Amino acid sequence: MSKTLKLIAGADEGAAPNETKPRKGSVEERMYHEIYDAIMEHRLPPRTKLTEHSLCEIYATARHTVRKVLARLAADGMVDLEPNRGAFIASPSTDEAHDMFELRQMLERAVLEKLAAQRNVRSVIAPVRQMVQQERQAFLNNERPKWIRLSAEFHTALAELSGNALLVTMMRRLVSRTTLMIASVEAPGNNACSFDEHEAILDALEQGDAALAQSRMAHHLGACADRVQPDDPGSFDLRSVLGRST
Amino acid sequence: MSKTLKLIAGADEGAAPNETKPRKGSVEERMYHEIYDAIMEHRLPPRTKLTEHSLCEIYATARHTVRKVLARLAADGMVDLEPNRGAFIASPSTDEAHDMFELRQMLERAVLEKLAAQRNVRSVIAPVRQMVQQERQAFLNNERPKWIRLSAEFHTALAELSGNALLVTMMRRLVSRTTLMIASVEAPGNNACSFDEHEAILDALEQGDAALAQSRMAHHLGACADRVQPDDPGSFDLRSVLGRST
DNA sequence: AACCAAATAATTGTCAACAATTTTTGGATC
DNA sequence: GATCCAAAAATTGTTGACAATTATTTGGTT
Repeated sequence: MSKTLKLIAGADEGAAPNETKPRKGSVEERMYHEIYDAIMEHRLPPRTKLTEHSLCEIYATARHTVRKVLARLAADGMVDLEPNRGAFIASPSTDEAHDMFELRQMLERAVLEKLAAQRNVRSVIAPVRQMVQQERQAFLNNERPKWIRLSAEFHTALAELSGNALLVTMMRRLVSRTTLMIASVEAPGNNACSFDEHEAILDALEQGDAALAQSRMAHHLGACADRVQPDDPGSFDLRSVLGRST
Repeated sequence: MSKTLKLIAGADEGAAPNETKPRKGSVEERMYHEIYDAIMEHRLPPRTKLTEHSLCEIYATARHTVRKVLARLAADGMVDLEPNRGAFIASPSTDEAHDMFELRQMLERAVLEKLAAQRNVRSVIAPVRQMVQQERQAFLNNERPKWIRLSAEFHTALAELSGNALLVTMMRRLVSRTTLMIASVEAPGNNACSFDEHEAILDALEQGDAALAQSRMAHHLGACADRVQPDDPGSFDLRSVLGRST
């Protein structure tokens, strides 16, 4: 008996942090990634309740497994766990939003500085250039979920080039949460995270101009931060979004 | 039937991240904080195994509770959870060590920049000055656990002054893990984290010289990072370290 | 019709028994 | 004495049932 609610179509794929133990093809892993991606691509809107029973049915698994997944997602900051009330898709406050963007400013600034110092910047960031191409393409093709994911991955990709594994994990969580939040205010023609700005940053990087790259990144993040407002609830059919890959 | 092993005395107290649900005085909360502090103060050395049964006996609670605590500590990076093998006090590799210190460099640099920009720096950092006093006192009194904790709290205290809650949480985890790691190489006369250097940083800050403060912080962290090596196992009696507050 | 309280249903939290895995033990063999 | 192998013990992982809490419905009163 699952709730009957609205629907948001979409295909899954993509990466998520929280590197843990379960073997690759396990149900737990699949559930974790599917929910993670669904949140990231905003097919599961903030404040949506994830009841354990529903997830048990969808993934045909025991409650124990569901609870582990929810705990992991809570550790990632993607869902809030309210005692005796259940798990809800996170909905960061505007205060948290401010902190998140400030932290990203600090980290991404440092990343750019480290990258610009390298000799062969051009070849190093080449794959990122390609990603931005895909990002533009996805936008033009109106593949919204894919576009959202790619515009987030731009930032984690840069972090990965820094070679600091810890920083990558941290950045990935930050980017995920900011993406989740920005998705709250999705308007039809809203270019939340422009690929043009992404390319401008890469340009500055290739010229070895760290300061310019940083300033452009600051502007870019600032623009994203400006689009932050609370969100309204809404009901959805979990089954229509999750667990369709088997 | 608890293991019979070596012993390291010490009193607990102090703060830990992972702000979650359980009510304040619960067994779960007590267990979490006691283990956290014991790790921080290096009364529980890296690679020590935490068997669920032992913790059940020590805290007279169900396995369920123990597992939740271990999961939280794992999310903090304080223990490693090996599938079907159990929970072990974390023992960061030298690679991780490098990443950790690099990340701290990035964040603490940004914190100092933000603090130095404030008008009334002197009054803002006054409480931190006092903390460093206590730190020196603890060292002179040979209160090693207290001293270790205070020298770690210096860094989290600065982060708190920045007013960014997310950054505080992040910094706290980083500092905890670096402290855990530095503790691995504790030699008798080893001043891992000097209060003199802490004071020098505050001095620069009071003069409004952000660059000097940053350079001193960089030197300070660099000095800490230099003392990093693997560690050997060792056996301990959990009961003698944990669960003595009731 | 609107409101409140009690009863009912649904959901989450906890516990104890069972299953699967790993570690230890005790010989047997070379 | 060291090495290998199988049985036993110890430890972790999972399942299901029950308890506690929260949400919803029901029925009556004004």
